[in-house]
Parts: sequence; structure tokens; C-alpha cells
Amino acid sequence: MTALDPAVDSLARARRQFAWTSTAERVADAVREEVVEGRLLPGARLPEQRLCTALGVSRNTVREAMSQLVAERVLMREPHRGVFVARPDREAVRDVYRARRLIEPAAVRAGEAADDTRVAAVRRAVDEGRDAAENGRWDDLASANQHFHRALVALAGSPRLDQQMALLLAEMRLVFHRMPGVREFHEPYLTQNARICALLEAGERDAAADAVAEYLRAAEEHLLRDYPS
Amino acid sequence: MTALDPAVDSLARARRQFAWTSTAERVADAVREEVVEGRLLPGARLPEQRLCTALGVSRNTVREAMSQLVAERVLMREPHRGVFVARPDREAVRDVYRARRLIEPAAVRAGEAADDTRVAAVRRAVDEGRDAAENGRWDDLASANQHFHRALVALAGSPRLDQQMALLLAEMRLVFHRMPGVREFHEPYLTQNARICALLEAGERDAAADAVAEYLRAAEEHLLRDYPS
DNA sequence: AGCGTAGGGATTGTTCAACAATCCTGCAAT
DNA sequence: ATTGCAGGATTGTTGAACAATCCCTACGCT
Repeated sequence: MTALDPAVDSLARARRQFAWTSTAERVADAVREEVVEGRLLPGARLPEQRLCTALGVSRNTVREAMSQLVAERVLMREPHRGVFVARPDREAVRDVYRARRLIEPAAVRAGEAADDTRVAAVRRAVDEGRDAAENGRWDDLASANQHFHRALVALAGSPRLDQQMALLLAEMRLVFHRMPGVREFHEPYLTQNARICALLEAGERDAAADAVAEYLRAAEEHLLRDYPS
Repeated sequence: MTALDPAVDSLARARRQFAWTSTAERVADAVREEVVEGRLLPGARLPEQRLCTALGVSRNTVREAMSQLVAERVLMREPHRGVFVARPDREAVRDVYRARRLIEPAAVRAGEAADDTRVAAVRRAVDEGRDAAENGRWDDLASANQHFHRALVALAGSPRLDQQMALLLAEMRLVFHRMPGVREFHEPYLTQNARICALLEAGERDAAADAVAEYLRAAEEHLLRDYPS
């Protein structure tokens, strides 16, 4: 038989893609991590040379990684000046929320793939958030909140939407890093998260979707109240 | 005053970004065009060397452009083997439609920015499609259809959603290029487009959104009926 | 002081040439 | 028919180079 078993070579191909990561990808991951965790603040400049020596890779490679991150809106490129950590302005915040208000409630309402595991993931994010808040670990609370929203979108069961949502949430982290006094920003939303989760578990998806929409509207206003520039 | 007028240098910055395009970007645009127009068919291999000589740029630049297109799902990279024009499988089609069914009706229903100009853009796409169909220009009909859906999403007024939709539609073009007998695939949807547009113009956004959802469901089934692999 | 202007240094955008690692092909051997 | 193994081609990555552009400063002019 000259034709291989189709499942076999499909697996082989998948494995190659899974096991292998290019250097540029790893560089991009490293820098994205630094940015998302707030160790590189919005507006900071990233000179190529410095990254080369810091990461021990060639300039061409960091260049490729930077382009990737620029496409993700994590960095911003100013031609012939360099790349900077993105500094989302008020309009960016409005647009991110515009997109989120459209996607998240729709994902909850449609919920094409709202099986038990995915609802459980929402519940887990809620618990994670409450736990973090009780112990005053505000950074973990922010992370938990992101997990919550990611889990909401995951109810739609679409990898492409999940990816898009990951981009929007990464941008949100930049937004938070520009905010003064974000440490307890997420705290008031804990009870809302819990309520939404309860509605979901009760199968009341329309009500849950409405709650999400209202949540997002309030959060946007709350954020924009004293967001700079 | 050492600080420039903020509006002025913001403009200067914007202009720089607008007027300037890196070589890699232009290469990416050129290749994307070839792929989207169907002159490079799904599965085709793109050896770096060939692109270098064809476009007169260096291999590094080509590489950067390819990475960009891989991220857009226009191309697919198999490590150490090369980049190929993406060949969306049935699961990809299902997922693209999953995302579209979530985004498009929601954009029509919410329509945060559904002003007259944007509704007019929808109308224009419908007319463009009818015109193309009457003259049997099937390629233009396909384009018009994409303009129609792009205009629907534009009703939400979110650049980020527009961009996401552009990616999904580019992937759809690849899907169509894999289909046997697509020449008149879009024809039956002309009347639906017109109906949706009429509903929009009448301000009946909920009805329009439902029609879009139904449209997408039918189109997905129609496509998957005899889609390969 | 304020403004325009010419270096000079640093950084970016892009190319070229090289090398190791990996993949594909053909062929010999079992 | 399958395995093992050269040889060649392609990819992944590096390093160095060069022009173009930007930033800063010093200088000169009003």
C-alpha cells in the first residue's frame, strides 16, 4: 500500500507542529509574558540590540518575533523609531469593549458547545477569583477574571473565537497596566461573575447573556471614568 | 516649549504609519493577493528562494512576510518542510461558520453604529452583486458577497471586529477555491442578501439578524454537502 | 531668548553569505 | 517490499554589513 494510513500521517504532521516551536515564537512568548505580567510597562521601548543580547538570539529573529507581537497589538511599531509596548488609548478601550459586548453575550446565548465541562470551567474561574480576593492576591484576581471571560467565550466552542478573545484580553491587560489604582478594580465584579455562573448552571442562558452585557457596559464605564489620554 | 503640541505630533506619527509600509508588508500583500485571487491554489508550496527571485527581496524579508500570512491562516507552515497555501478542512469550515454565525447576526442586531452611510454600504454590496450576476461575472459576484458580509459586520462600528471578519473572509476564499463548481455557488443567496438589506433599511434589525443567522446556517450546509476531506 | 540648520551617533530596515539541522530522493542491500 | 544509507535541496538561524532615518547637540543667525 503506497498510501499511508491517513490517520497516521495526520498525526505525524500534528506532532511536528506541536513539538516544534521556532526560536522567533519562543522569543515572542517571552516578550509577551513580560508585557502581560506588567514587567514591561505601556510605552516602554524595546531596542532590538538589547533583546538580542538578553535572549541570546540574532537580530533577525527578534525582528520576526516583534512583527508577530505588533500584529497582536501587544507592541506598536513606529517606523525607523522602534517598537514600544502598546499604550491603548480611550478609543482603543471603547473598541475592545464594543467587540467584547458583541462576542461574549452572543457566546453565552448561543452556547453551541455549552457542555458540562465548559460550564465547569466557568465555575472554576469564579472559585479561583473568590479565593484570590479572600487572600488579597489582586494580580491573581485579575487573572481569574480573564479566565472567567475566556471560559464564557469558550462556550461557543470555536477555536477561532477563542484566539480572538485571547488577543482582546491581552490588550485588556495593557489597559489595566495603564490604570492608576487597579489593584481592587475587579473586586466588585466578583458577585456578578458568581451570579452569571449560577444562571448558566441553571440553564438560563438568555438571562446570563443579558447579565454579561450589563456587566461589560458597567465595566467599560467604570474604566473610562478616569482612564488617561 | 520643548513638548510639541500633542495633536500635531500624533498626526505626524499617524502619517508616518500611513505613508510607510515595510517591504515585508508589501510582500505579504502581494502573496495574499495571489492566494485570495486563486492564482495560488490551496496546497501549493511556496519555496522561499523562488519568492526571493520573483519579488527581488531577501530571504529574511520573505520569511517575515510568510510568518505574517501564517498567523492570518492564509498559509500554513510545516516545520523544515516549507510554507503552503492553507487547505481548510471540513472542521475549519465548520469553525469559521461557527464564528460567523456568532458575529454577524450580533453585529446586525446590536448595530451600535448602524448609521445611514453604513447601511448604504450594505445596499451597495447588494447592487454590486446583482450587477455581477446579471453579467455572469461569477468572480465579481463572490467579491460582492464578501463586501456584503463585511458591510454587515461594519454595522457594529468596531475596527477590531472588522479586522477579524477580514481574516474569516480570506479563509472563506480559500474554502471556495477548494470547492468544485463554485462558479454559481453564491447565486442563490442574492435574493436573501436583498431581503436582509431591505429589512435593515426598514429598521427591523432583529428580523434582519435572524435572516442572517438562517442564511449562514443554510450556506454552511450547502458548502459542506460536497466539500472534500 | 528664539529659530533654523548642519553635523554625529545611534537605531532601524534590508540585504547577503554562511552553517547546521532537517527533509526528500534515489539506490543498493536484505 | 521494506530497510539503510548516501547526496542534494530546503529550511532555521546566525553574523556582519550598508543605506536610510531618526534623535540630539552644537552652532550660527536674528
